[in-house]
Amino acid sequence: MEHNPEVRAVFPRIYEVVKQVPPGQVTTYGDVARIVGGCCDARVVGEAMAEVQDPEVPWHRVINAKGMISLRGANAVTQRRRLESEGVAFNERGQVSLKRFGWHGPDAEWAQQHGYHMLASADDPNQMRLF
DNA sequence: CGTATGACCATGC
DNA sequence: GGCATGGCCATAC
Repeated sequence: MEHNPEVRAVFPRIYEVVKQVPPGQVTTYGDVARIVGGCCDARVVGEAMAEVQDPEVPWHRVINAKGMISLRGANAVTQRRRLESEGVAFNERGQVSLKRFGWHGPDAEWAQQHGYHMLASADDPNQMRLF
């Protein structure tokens, strides 16, 4: 799919953030969107994930806010198998505990080097956001 | 233009 | 806790 330049420009940032999610942990579309900031919401992150080319981008570690895989069919099976091989557990309803496996943003060092900064927030004091 | 559809989410009941 | 609604951004007809 084609996108306007403003949105396409943010895709690399989305990929850079997703690359920071370590094995055995997961994040959500909405969290990635908030970290990247700018003209980026959860749907755009989903769009970016659908077009990943770089094999170093761990797209399988991005799930929805309910802790569930948003894909269907064979792709969903692939995503779940990859996560389980990293130690991520699913309950009987196919749900991951974000409490246990959730990733809460890049470390401060990486953030500083890539032009992000800490932004105090009532909900999550450690939430990062773009300048 | 309005409408439908997405690897989405917060809110309210 | 499930379900509906509206909002979000973008695309296709």
